[in-house]
Amino acid sequence: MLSKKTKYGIKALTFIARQEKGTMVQIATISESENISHKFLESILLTLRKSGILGAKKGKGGGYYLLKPSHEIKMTDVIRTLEGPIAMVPCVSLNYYEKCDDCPDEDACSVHKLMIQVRDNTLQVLRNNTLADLV
Amino acid sequence: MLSKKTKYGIKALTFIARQEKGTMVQIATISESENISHKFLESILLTLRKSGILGAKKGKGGGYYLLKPSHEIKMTDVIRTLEGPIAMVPCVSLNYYEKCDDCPDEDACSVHKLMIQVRDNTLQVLRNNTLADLV
DNA sequence: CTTAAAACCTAGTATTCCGATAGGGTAAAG
DNA sequence: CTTTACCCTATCGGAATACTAGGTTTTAAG
Repeated sequence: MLSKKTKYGIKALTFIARQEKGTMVQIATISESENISHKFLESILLTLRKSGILGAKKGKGGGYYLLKPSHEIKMTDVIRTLEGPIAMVPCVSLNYYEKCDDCPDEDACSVHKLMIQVRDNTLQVLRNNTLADLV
Repeated sequence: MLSKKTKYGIKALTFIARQEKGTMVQIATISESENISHKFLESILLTLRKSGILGAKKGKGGGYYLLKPSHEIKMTDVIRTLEGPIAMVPCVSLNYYEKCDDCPDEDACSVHKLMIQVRDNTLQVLRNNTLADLV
């Protein structure tokens, strides 16, 4: 299951991407338009800023904006930032690899074999989709 | 993330599939061989039996066995039984569809658009893999 | 017929995670 | 120097996960 955090994050990003380039978008604007709790959204956008996807400007007239053109923002990065690993099992994760403690031989493991395929297919989809593709 | 329930379930099924056709396999055998808690595994195999993937025989010399040849057991069925919906969002689920209450227009939703693709790719992988492919 | 072995079933529990909320702190326009 | 809007930490209830406990029923074997 996709967490609401990720879901809201993607919605917020596409909302920002739909504006004219360089426009400042405020939390309140997104929150109202997309039906997302203001405070919750705040923490999500903060995460996206820290990961280098969004920039922010404080003070009156401030807000959030994309740091890169939307066609350069890959969904893999967005998902990894908000949701964490894309793989469904740590032992097939590229960025968050962890050995299973119950499994002596990874190459002989049926779950491993299956989940590698799922991961590869999912990765392909997410890599081929940028923010621009979703707008 | 794949739950341990599903992970253990797949491991147990492949263990059974590796035996000669029609062999009774006991919980304890699988539990020891695959490092899975006996009691937890018990509840998992029960679920698989109730869903019609496994058969069981009680009493001495009893155990679990596959109801169909392993190449007819699709991973979609196994995952749906143990993990639930394959889709990452209810609004793109084929078997467990549910409308998002925050989203007025599904066709305009970026999350929807993306997750449809992920679902289709995952489904393809899981449909093309049977138990026999994992053994 | 008895007993042991095995699945079956119900219930409970400890822990973890999620979604959200609270409440202020800090910086920059105007 | 006040308002606006982002920044940060902490907390909390509810749901889901991953087991655990203990008893019941069925079957085969002695």
